[in-house]
Amino acid sequence: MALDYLSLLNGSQAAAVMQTEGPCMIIAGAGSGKTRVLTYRIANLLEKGVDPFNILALTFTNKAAKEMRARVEKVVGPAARNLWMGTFHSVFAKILRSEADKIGYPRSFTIYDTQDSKTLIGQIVKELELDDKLYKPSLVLGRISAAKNKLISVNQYLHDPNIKADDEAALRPKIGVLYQQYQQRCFKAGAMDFDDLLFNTNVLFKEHADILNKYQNMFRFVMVDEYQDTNYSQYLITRKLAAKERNICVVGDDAQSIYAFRGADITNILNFEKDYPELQVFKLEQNYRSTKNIVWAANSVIKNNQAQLRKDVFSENEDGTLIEVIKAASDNEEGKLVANSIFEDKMNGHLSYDNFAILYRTNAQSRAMEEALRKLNIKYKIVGGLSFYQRKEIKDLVAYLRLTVNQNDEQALRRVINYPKRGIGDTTISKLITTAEEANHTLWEVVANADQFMPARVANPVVGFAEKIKSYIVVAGKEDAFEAAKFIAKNSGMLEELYADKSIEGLSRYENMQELLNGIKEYVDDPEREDKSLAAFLQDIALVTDSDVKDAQQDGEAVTLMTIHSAKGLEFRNVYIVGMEENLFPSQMMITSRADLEEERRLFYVAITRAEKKLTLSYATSRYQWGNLRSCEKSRFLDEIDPQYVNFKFSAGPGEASPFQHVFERRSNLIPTAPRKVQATKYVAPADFTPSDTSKLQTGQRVEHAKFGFGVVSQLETQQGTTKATIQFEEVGEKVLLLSFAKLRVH
DNA sequence: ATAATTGCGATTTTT
DNA sequence: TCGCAATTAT
Repeated sequence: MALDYLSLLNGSQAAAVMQTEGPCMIIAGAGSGKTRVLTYRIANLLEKGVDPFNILALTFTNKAAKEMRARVEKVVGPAARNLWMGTFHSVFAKILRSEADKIGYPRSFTIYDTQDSKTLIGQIVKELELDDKLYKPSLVLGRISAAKNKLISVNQYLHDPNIKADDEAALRPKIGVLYQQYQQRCFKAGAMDFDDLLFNTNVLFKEHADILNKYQNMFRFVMVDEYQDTNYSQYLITRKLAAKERNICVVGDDAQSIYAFRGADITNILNFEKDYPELQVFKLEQNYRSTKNIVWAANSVIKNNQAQLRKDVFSENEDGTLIEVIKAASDNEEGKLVANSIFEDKMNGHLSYDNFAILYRTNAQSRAMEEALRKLNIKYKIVGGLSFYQRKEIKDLVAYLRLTVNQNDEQALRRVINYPKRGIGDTTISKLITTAEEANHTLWEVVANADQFMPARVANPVVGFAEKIKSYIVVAGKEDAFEAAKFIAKNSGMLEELYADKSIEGLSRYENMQELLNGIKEYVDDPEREDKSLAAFLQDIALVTDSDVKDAQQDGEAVTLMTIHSAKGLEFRNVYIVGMEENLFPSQMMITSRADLEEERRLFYVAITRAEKKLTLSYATSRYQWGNLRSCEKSRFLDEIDPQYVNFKFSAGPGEASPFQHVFERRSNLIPTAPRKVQATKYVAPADFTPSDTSKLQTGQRVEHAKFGFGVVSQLETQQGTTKATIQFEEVGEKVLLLSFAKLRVH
């Protein structure tokens, strides 16, 4: 049964769907049915008899990929499952997993997340004895990442006079060396970071024409969503893949390009035509999401940008209500006013809380909002923040799993070699590393044979650890990911250790671990899943982000709180954009250059266009930042909205709020926190303090300690030659001290 | 070797 | 203000 596209789509949408051959660019305004077009375009291809294995659809987030696959499946049925659809990172990680050996990596390579990368850089900086104030891991990683996104290899980096001049001007001449060391260490560890996945795909295609050819034949139709967010590395991959058949279709909106800081290059979309002169361009300009007022307001804002493709987004929906602007005296009042407004709108409109979203520029702003929502008993959920996979306990188990798959994974090894505690300290670990460096062995070789490099006394626990890992390798070779992980969690002692911790946090850590195991179970129980190995599972979760996880656990109806960046692609009936203040939005760091300011404005554009029916903007004239109060000015962006679409509202009460209002509020709203521990007046030891001989110490004796002051010995206990003394100090209470260390003066 | 304490720096955004 | 790293105490 042929689909009747003309009845399902508007003119330009249908035209874009019908154009299946040759290069094609779809400029899709916000809310213009972009996903709909992509979905039907794929359906159309399949209907024409194209094999789903020949279609590659790249998205920016896992969520977008999942959503699109589901929608295609609704239209064409189970054939959708065979489409190549995913993020750049996940698709090419998968390809690299079968081709890695061609470029010298093991097929079982692991993926370093940002934290692993930063830790490694920190370690290298230390080893090279560079100034860690100057070479901050995040800064160095940023430089390296930018280089990789532009496909600048270590050698090119080291020899490029411009880069050299830049780094020297920034007083950081060693960045190139750090890049070199970092790559070397990653390579030795059999690890790739996020950028390597794309960089190495380029290397693979460049050095192996046969492999490129294989994938060119495979991916006869290439589609790229959110094309405005691609970087050079991604651009080149798609260009190469499409070079043969030239069936490439990119979809994007230059007005929504908000990832330049991560290497996204807006010129990819602006100059797309240069690569494909025969390009067909389609513009989707009708917005189906928002009211006229919202669309007009958004247009009036984006008009202020210079660099853009011409398009006129319009809406045929109702005019809708005007955009409200709330002025508050403080960040807390802002939260209160927003929460009140949500409560009122919910009641008046008989809406549910998931119709509402609060968007902000920085995560730190969520705090005031959360407090206000809690006070009104409004349920909320936060997207972003620390992801499930970034929690300590999860990273610990994952590190064991990673090490089981790839013993050279240095970061994983360092993480768990002494967790749970097995008596391997920093000195031993340093020694293992230097031994590996000097003898030109991998760290794992040294660990597995530690008894050959150091005295048995220190080597024993290390060898014991290696034996444990070896047994895990055997289990992982026989069992699926779930059975292996369960065995490892138990055998490593992690499960036991977490179970023993009965504190509230400990309980949640234990639950998280169970949750991870459940997740793995689900993974292997998926009947579609072909590869149920631990390695496959690890590959998958390395590329999962918080928003993907959070979304899966639908916690009923709740207001959504998130940054504007994570709101991209989403829509809500009522949207609040908070913190509309100069130096916050636009961010202080972005107002120096025109390009940056334009990106910030696009971010505002994205935020506005998330709203369907009602948009509310708010700002505060003062705000707590790093614990102290700052006064704020309203954002320039507020003045860029054509005033005919705006309705200004001010804070409750007549006239200006008292400048001290927030102070009183703070007071009166103080949640009864646990009383602060009374800080004892600091005891200062007399200058002539000399410890006495404590070998004949008795219970009941009065002693003096250099730091804790005076106290009375209440208990003495000797075990294996060491004596522990329990002392009741006057100022600081009970302390248990080891006599061999404690400096005590007997009185 | 490990626990506890202090001090410092951070707040742009994330695959 | 908060969380993490380095330092210090045991």
